[in-house]
Amino acid sequence: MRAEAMASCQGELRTIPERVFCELREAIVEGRIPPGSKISESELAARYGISRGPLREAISRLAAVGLVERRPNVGARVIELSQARLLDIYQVREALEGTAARQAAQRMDAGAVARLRATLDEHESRMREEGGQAYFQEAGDVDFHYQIIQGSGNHYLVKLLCHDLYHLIRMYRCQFGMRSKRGPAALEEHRAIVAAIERCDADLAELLMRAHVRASRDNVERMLSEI
Amino acid sequence: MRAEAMASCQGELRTIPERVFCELREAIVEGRIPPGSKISESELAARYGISRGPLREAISRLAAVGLVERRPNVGARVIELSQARLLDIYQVREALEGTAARQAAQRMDAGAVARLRATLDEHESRMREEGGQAYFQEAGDVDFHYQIIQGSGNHYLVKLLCHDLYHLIRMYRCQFGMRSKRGPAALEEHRAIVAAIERCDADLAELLMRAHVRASRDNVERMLSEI
DNA sequence: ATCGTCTATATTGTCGACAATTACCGAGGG
DNA sequence: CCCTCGGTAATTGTCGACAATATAGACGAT
Repeated sequence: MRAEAMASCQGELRTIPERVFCELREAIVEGRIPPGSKISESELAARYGISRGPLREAISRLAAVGLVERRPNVGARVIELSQARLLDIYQVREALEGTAARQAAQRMDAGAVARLRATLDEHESRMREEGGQAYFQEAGDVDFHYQIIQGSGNHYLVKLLCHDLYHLIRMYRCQFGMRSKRGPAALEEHRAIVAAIERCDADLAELLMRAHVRASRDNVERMLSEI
Repeated sequence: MRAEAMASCQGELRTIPERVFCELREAIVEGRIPPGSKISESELAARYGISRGPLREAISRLAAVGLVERRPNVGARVIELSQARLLDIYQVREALEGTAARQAAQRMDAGAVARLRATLDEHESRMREEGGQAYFQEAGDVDFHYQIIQGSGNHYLVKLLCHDLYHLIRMYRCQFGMRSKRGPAALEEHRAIVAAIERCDADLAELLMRAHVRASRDNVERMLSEI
């Protein structure tokens, strides 16, 4: 539910570019349009049964988010995935989510913290019941981070993390076939972060969140080296 | 020269949307198109002597950078400026530039550090000669930060800081009529940051850069409260 | 008098066609 | 055999016109 809010297009899919943007983004993230492949305007316009105008706007938005790269008079290509780029992205994520946690510790009210706890409780019980299937673990994790980012009250952080970075990281996770595999450890870290937020300890919240993201990054790095 | 690279469009102005995007961005940043005002497609298309197609793409890019807000079937409006938003932006900048400094400390080679020093030397001598006129002080500051961001070698950081955040902050500075007024102090902080980078002390470099940005933020906050 | 509705207008969204630029490919020369 | 130079085809960039939607104003009902 919350996870979907993070994944979805920001609100309504009223206009054609918006809808096509979401569909193309999903296709790129999941690898149905593979990295490096060319985005042909006429071909896609025909496939979606629309004109090239709205399609170009959708491509523009994909370029703005960083999922495709555009060159004038040449066209757009899906970005290439590289280990270095992924680590760059995780580094940015570490900094931004750390800041989000810091702000959340200062601005979240009691109700928001309670909802956060409830999310973790549900996450834990589900993990115990079903052994933490990857897809729910994933959704639970997204929920947790999403609530904290929202709790920061910083609109710009929300835009960067939920609208841009999130899909980039998801693209890597999808295409490199990465599963978290560190559910229990992650849950412990989540609990510690919530505790820090509840005590309004901004410094600690930032520290813990950065460590948490870094651990995820290290996990990713390890998986990459195994390929 | 470097400052211009940061301010300019990323490279070439070959296509119409690119050129119009840059001109509109400049107009919005400088306040010639005031905050909250409506962006009329037909009017601007006529003014620039182009069709509505390219203009729409320029507006899309403005929306992607966050300088205008778009609502379907209604149109685009220049963002409203608020103190809270500016502080949000500065908070993001603190986190990102801190990370840039950390990475620069690990990845900058001797030549890059030497160029950084040279920039500071020139900055200092100019400041002594001319009492540090605001516009050069500004350019020198931008140069310094730009080199460190580039030195981080993190493409995503460069995109966020140089292409998006930079113009947003410049918009506030332009329209609230803010001058730095803390040239000597800033220069001292710059020197300390370079020293940390030269010693490859990543932790210290991040700490100092964050403190530096935070000082700038506090300065801005003080100026805002005086209005 | 005020609220709701309905119409008229203006603005945005969409489309198909034309112009400009690029990439590909084959021929010719070194 | 490789490199260079055109020419052609395909793709992107641009335009003007049409359709759909939202806003503003007037009119009528309560």
